[in-house]
Amino acid sequence: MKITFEDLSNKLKSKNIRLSHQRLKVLEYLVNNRCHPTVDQIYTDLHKEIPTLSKTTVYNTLNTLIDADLVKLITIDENETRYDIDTTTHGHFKCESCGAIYDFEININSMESEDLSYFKINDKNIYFNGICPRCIKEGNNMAN
Amino acid sequence: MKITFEDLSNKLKSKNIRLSHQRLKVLEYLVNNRCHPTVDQIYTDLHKEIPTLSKTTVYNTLNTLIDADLVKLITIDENETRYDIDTTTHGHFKCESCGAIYDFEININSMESEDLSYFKINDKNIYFNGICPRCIKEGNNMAN
DNA sequence: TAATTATATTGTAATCATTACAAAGTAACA
DNA sequence: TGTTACTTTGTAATGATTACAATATAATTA
Repeated sequence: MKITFEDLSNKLKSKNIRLSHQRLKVLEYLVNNRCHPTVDQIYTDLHKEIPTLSKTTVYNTLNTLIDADLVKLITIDENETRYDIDTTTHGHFKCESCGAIYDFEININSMESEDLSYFKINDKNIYFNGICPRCIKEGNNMAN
Repeated sequence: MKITFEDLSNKLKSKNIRLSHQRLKVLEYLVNNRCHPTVDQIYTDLHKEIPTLSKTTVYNTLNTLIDADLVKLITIDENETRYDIDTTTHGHFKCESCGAIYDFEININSMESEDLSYFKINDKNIYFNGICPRCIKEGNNMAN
């Protein structure tokens, strides 16, 4: 049940968000690049295709998409805001050695806490850090 | 088993980190103010006591304490890095209405994921968002 | 299709958090 | 007490994000 680009443009329409060229391109980029890119990565790559693209537009577009619940913001580490087209609840693992971010499935319902009985929970975020299998294999276990 | 200021200065000693006046004050502040303060809050409050205190020192000190595993960094929302003297694994809940951050207990062992079988996990972070009981009571459910 | 209106994009400048750096100060130790 | 190494401080630099006004574009109406 992977979300497609068409699903997303229909969602935009239904939310009365104009389907501008830039917005569609940013959406398309996020669908095709599920590595949780930063603004800079998105801007640098799309700039090759759209030479007039401004970084402000990338910020504006991402904020619009976040407001519309089409994109989720990830703050797994300071100083690098990332964006995820997958808005379903799942965990993120960041490798301290190579910096890659992995998605992982986790049973959210098992994560109840009595301390939150009277809280209204809107969103759950799970971030793990450590060393990924590839870096373990290559012996890159020391890196920061 | 609440950690005390004495425990912490002993830990500093054992890690060969000098017990400067500023460092002890920042540590003391974190022990006494478990609201997960920002650099700005720490600086503003301590500046009243220590007029010569520099914000750079607060940053330096916090980074030193983090490297020594005495303090944990919290990135629950963009643009506001927070610091926690409680380094045991626990969850954080941020109220979208009043901005308060609550700690909650959660069974970390129940949070296993097959996807991470071959990963080395060093740290687990759990952040929830929503509305806290006080704001629900007062009807502040709409705020951002 | 052409004209109108509202919204989006762009580039520049402003803001804010964090870090770099060098001079001055302080703690630890001989 | 003197020496050495480390810490603090203030200023300047960096980098991410936002504000803003001019221009361009999409949607709508005639």
